[in-house]
Amino acid sequence: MSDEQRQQQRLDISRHAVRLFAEQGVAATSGEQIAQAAGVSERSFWRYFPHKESCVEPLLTKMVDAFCQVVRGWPGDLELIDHLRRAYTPLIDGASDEDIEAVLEVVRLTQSERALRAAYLMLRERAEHALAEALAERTGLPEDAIEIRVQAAAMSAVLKVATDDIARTTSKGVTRDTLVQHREEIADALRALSRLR
Amino acid sequence: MSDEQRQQQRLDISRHAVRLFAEQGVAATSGEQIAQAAGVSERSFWRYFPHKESCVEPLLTKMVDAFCQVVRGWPGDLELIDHLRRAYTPLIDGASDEDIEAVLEVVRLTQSERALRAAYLMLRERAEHALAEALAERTGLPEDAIEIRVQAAAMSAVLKVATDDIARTTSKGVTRDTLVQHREEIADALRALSRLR
DNA sequence: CGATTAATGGCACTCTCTGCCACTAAATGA
DNA sequence: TCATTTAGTGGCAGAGAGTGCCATTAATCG
Repeated sequence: MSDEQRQQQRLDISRHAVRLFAEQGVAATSGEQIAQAAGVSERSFWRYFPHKESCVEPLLTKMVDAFCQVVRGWPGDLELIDHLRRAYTPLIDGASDEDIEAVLEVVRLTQSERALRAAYLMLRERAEHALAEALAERTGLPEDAIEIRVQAAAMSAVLKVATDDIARTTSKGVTRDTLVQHREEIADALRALSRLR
Repeated sequence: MSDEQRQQQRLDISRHAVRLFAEQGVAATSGEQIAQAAGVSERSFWRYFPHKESCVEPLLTKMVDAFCQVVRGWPGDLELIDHLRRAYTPLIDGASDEDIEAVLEVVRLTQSERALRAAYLMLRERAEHALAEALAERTGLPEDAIEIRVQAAAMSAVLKVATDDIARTTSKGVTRDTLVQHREEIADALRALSRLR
C-alpha cells in the first residue's frame, strides 16, 4: 500500500472519529465504535492509530503543516507579517469547506477534552521543530541554537493562541472573512510579542 | 485527611514512580509496581493518580509554580529581566537537593517518553494561564485579551526551551552555578524574543 | 500461473482504570 | 464511654485500550 493511500485511509478514519468524539465525547467513544464507523476491523484500526486520541492527528496536521510550509517559503527580504499576508492562505484556498470545519471542530474539542489537548500540544511541538528548522536555514544559525529555539517556540505559541481564538469565534459558522481575520490576528500577535519588555 | 497530607502522599508516590520510570521506562512500569514501591494498594494508587503519567505532576508542579510565583510578584517599576535576577531562585534555595535532581530527571525523561511529554505540556499550559492572570493584573487588561494571552504563551514557551536546555546540560550533576546560568538563560531568551522581527 | 509479499481480521491476553462494596479508624456527639 | 457518622483504604470484578500471534486474503512479481 502506498504511503499516500495509507494517509488517505487515516484521514478517512479520522473524520469518523472526530464526529463521534464531538457527539459523545472521547471517553464514551470506543475504538471498536470508530473502527465500525470507518468500516475496518478493530485490529486494523489500532494499526492505523496507536492511541485513540491520535485520531485527530491527520486533520490537525493539515493545518499545522500549512503554516510550516509558509514559514519555509519566507524570503529573506520581507517582514514576516508581510509575508504572511501574501502567502498564508491555508484553510482559505487549500482545503475543502468540510475539512476547514472539521479542523476547527477538533481545535474546539481540544478545549474540553484533556486527552485531545495533550495530542494537540504534542503535534504543535513537532511543528515547532519544523519552524526551528526553517528559521535556522533562514538565519544561518544552527538549528539547536537557543535563539532559534526561542523564536520558534514563541511563534508557535502565538499561533496556538490565535488558532484557539479563531476556533472559538467560529463555533457558529466560518466565512472567508473570519479566516482572513485569523491571519491578521496572527500578524497582530507577532507585533504584540515585541512589546513584551 | 488534610489537603497538605494528601499532597505529601502524592509527592511521595511521585518520587517512587519517577525512579521506576527512569530505570525501566514508563511502558514497562505498571501501576501495580508503583503502588507496591510506594507502599499503598493499587486501588489507592489509582485514586491518587487518575493516569499513570500524572505521577510526574507533583514534582513538575514544584518547578512551574515557583516561576509563576515570581511573576506574580513582579513589581510594576522593574524590567522583567531584572526582577528575575533578584527573585527567581527556585530550585536554588527553595527545595532540597534531591528534589532538584528529581525534577530535572523528570524533564529529561519527557524528552524520550512521549506520554510524559504530553503530561508535561499540559502542565505548562496550566502555568500559562497563571502567567496570563499575573500579566493581566499587572497591566490592567482583561485576562483573556489577545495581547495578554500571547505574552503569556510566549513567556511560557521561552521558559520551556530554557528548562529543557538546563535539564539536558545537567544530566551529569547539578551545581549552583548551573542554576544561576539557567536564570541568565531565561533572561537572554526573553531578550532574544524582542529580536523576533 | 505459481510464489512471494504485505495488509487484514480474529483471538487471546496484559494492562489501565473504574464502580462497587466491605472494612477500618478517626472524629463526633449524646 | 459508647454508638454513629465520616472518610480513607483495599479487594474484586469488569470494561476498554492496546499488543502479539497466526490464519486468511489480496496484490505483486517472475
